[in-house]
Amino acid sequence: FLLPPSQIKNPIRSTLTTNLPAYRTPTRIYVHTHKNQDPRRFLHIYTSMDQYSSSLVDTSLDLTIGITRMRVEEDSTTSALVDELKRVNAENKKLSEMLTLMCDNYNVLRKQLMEYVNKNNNTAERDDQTSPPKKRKSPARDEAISSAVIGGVSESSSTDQDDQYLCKKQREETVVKEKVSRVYYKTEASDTTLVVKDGYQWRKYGQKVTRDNPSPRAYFKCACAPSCSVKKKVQRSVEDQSVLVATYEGEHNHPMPSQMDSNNGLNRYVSLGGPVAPAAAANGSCSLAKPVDLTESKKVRSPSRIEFPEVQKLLVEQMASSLTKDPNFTAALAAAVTGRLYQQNQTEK
DNA sequence: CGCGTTTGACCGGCGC
DNA sequence: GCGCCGGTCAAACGCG
Ligand SMILES: [Zn+2]
Repeated sequence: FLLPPSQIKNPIRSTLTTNLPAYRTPTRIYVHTHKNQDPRRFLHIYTSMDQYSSSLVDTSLDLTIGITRMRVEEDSTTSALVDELKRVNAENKKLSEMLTLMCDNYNVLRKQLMEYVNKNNNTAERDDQTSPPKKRKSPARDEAISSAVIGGVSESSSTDQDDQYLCKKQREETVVKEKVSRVYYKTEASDTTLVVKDGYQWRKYGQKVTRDNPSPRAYFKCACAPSCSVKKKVQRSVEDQSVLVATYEGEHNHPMPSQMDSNNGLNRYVSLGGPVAPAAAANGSCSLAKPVDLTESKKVRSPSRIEFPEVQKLLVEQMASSLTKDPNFTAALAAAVTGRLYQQNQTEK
């Protein structure tokens, strides 16, 4: 009964996929049996948007309901279950749309709140060593519910050409355009490691040679992938091979990891309470690479951001739990799993 | 043995 | 339709 994931994944993916409009890749629902447990009793459902997100929702499902009964009746109820699957699929799609809309609205509100708080509480103990106030002064008009934020021009951290390029592909979908920023790091041209120490943990998922640059480009995702979908690309500059160009895409929704490799275990952040100032102010003891401001025309974003609570994850979990409490959904899922496994067993024999 | 990296396959968009 | 190209996937690899 315990099939490898490559055999389980495809049938489920073919039956239980939904297109999430905010992302290019569809939302897949991975199902596999829990280790050391009766597979008829517990299944784990993983909804993921990419290959590293499979721990986003970990909900133990009690699927004891009617497994044997469905075995008996599976021929007579196949069409009904297919219809049910379609209905659940459509419902899942609608829920995904609602969820993304809610997250977008939340992000907009959060940004406004942060600007408001920063303006009022302007003690500014945030000393990022790039303290010259290149942070664009927010006009802080509180009626800024204007859709300019949705248009993605709220915080221009990239060059003007890039902004034009980004605005070109705007569709009417209510998608908050994730910001793209470029940071330049100085390294030795000799090392080919193509990593920059920016305080966050990254997972490499690709490397390509590009057209007009002899050095390859490396693709990274944030290590805490399900909750944070920040990506970055690192490539050497064409002009100066000793400069690493890191292109960040999105913003972290979590604080920086402890970043001090020397003392491990102790002194770890318990940061669910207040805002953490993640940037190490002392230059001497800072092990992070400092971004380089190349010219006066290029703006460099300081690598410190403020984390925000993982409301998106919470929403997804709530959605998943409400979904798994639906007996229709569980019944349809159980039917799909057992039917596919039955087919698999038949074809293997 | 587990997990992160490597690396060729794969995919969609775009220009012709 | 075809080929190019940037981006992603995922099986294999390899290191601790
Ligand atoms: Zn992150």
